[in-house]
Amino acid sequence: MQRSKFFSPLGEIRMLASDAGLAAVYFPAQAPRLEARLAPAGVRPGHGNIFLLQAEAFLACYFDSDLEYSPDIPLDMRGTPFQVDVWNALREIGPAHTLSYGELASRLGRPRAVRAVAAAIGRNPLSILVPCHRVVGADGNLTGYAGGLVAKRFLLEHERRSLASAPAIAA
Amino acid sequence: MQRSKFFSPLGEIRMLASDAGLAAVYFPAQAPRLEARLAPAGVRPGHGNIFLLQAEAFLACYFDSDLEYSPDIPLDMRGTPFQVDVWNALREIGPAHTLSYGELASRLGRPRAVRAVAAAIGRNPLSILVPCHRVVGADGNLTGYAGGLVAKRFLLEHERRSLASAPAIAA
DNA sequence: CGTGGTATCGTTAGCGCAAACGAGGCCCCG
DNA sequence: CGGGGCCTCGTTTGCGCTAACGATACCACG
Repeated sequence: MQRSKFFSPLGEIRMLASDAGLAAVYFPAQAPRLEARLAPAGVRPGHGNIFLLQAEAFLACYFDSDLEYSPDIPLDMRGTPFQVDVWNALREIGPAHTLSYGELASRLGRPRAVRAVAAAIGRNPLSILVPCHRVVGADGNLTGYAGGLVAKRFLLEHERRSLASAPAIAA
Repeated sequence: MQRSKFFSPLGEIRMLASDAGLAAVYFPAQAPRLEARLAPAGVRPGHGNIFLLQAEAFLACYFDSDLEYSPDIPLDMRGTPFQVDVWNALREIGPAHTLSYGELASRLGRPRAVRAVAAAIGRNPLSILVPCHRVVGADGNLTGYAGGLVAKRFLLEHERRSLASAPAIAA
């Protein structure tokens, strides 16, 4: 597992990549748990790792308000089958759109597995890339985020602002 | 856990000590298993650790044929209650004396737990200090040793030679 | 003597099972 | 509306059990 860092308006963001693809994008606070889970054998700095470079490029664009740039970075998603399903479903949510945990559960065909879905989201190793920040409570309240609620709010506002200031690019 | 090394006629010997006492004295070949068991949190070099210094002094004397010098180094024996019993029983065996696995089992009041005793001896973390090399097969054959049978034979011969060349010191 | 089979026992690894735990949501009651 | 109670379900954790494993020893064979 190779590591690199990226400096964003939200502070430091770390990344891990294996030989198979990008495995994690996370905030320093998540490091202990996440690294223990994904890289029990330890991490080493990865200078020219192609996946890390791609992720850095993506983050740079994202925070520079270019939300359309989404290169197909190979992901090395490490989780249970259920978790991988949930994470993939998250990727279907477009920028600035939000969904409730219950709606997401329904999309997955398990309308009552709401808390199970929430638990899986809580373990999303690929912050921002897998946009778990776009899932909110049924009443619209922001409920939880591994990087802190402040970060969650910032990301959603940032996406709204970005779309509003350059909505016609796609047209 | 702090570590240091000692160079003996048998090659490198490593040592580990905690704040409580000396925890391990072992050959490089045992390092992977032993360190994983005793120091899962990792080891760091220990410069002035008193227990390591005492152990170095002991080994220096031992290999210099002064078998009588046995300072009361505090030991941090990490094992199951049964293992600790076995290891303490080993310390009762004098230099150059030998005992069979069965005899040792009997001394412990469990005459039929022969293989259990052998297994416990096989996990002795304190080579030489806890003289597991003085336990041999019932027929006198050397059967096994974590540092290799060559080392076991050397240690017994060394003790015999040392006692023979200076037997009257105690008198 | 060598060989093979067997008894013996603490430890360990593996497995199955049950209970507890959430980044929720809904209903009901003040 | 605000709070308490309850439902739901994949995952995690802990526990108990069982089978396998030796740095053996002994006996019965050939």
